Amino acid sequence: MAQDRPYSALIDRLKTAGLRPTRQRLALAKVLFCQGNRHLTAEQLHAEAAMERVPVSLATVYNALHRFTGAGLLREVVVEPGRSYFDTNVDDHHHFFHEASGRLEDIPGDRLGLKGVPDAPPGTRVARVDVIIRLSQDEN
Amino acid sequence: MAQDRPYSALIDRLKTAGLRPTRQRLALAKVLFCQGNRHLTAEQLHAEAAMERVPVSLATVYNALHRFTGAGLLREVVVEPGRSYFDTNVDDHHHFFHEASGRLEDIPGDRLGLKGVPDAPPGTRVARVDVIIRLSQDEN
DNA sequence: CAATATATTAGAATGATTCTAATGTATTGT
DNA sequence: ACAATACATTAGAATCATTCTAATATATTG
Repeated sequence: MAQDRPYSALIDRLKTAGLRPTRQRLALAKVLFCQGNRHLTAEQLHAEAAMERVPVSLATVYNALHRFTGAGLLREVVVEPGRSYFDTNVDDHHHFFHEASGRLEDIPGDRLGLKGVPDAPPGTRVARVDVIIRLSQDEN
Repeated sequence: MAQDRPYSALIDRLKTAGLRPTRQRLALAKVLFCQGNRHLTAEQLHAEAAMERVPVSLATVYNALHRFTGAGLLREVVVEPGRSYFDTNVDDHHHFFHEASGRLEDIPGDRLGLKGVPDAPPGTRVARVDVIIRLSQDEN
């Protein structure tokens, strides 16, 4: 996990997705994909890239996030007005959202499911189903 | 439905919720609560109030939406980065979201449910569960 | 290695929302 | 009814995340 030097796996991953493996994208991909499943905002990713001593502009972070998402490497999750999270886990799954901290967390396993899902209205089809379990501090 | 003059029901509703029934709040409450279940953004509500010939500032619209939400008269729904919808239906229910048009729609009935809902992580409790069925145009 | 296509960037622009602080209106108590 | 008080409204400025622009740099192709 998280090998430091040989970026070849990441390079392949980007190339396969049709994305040019630039210095910036590799740095971002490393932060995103070499530490298990993550849920990051653009600002968080920007900050982490800066700490890795790879200066990447915020514009590039946004560009990369959107290209990665379009290529199926990321998934955008919206839980709060005003900011988007990007989830490195693109498998079918759902989320806990910690309202106090703003932290997003994968719900483990595939036990959680839906029943009685209605048909899509005429002329439409289901693109995706999001389930967000919003958590607050338990004051006990 | 949507009686035009006697605001007494609305006045009571606001008073019961601990909200002063001002001219502006009544106008907004009328738009919100006298036309069945609605899903409006702040800008949409502002525009509709303007059409009712009750000038209400945008700041007041935001204030009112947040106070109404805090009082349990509305529920905030977040489906898109950048803007919030306010739902006049505060009962337990879920939504279709039409990605093409940005329209939010209640899922009728109570057939839709969840199974295998996990326990809240230690120290937290479930505040709310949101299910959003995202719809795209069916190109057939 | 030149030509082309695609990325990166700083900074400006945008759009939704929140804040500020001055003014206006409802409520309470007498 | 009315003064005192508490709460609401407002215009406009401020903020924040995000997107755009158009100039420059880098990767890819032939």
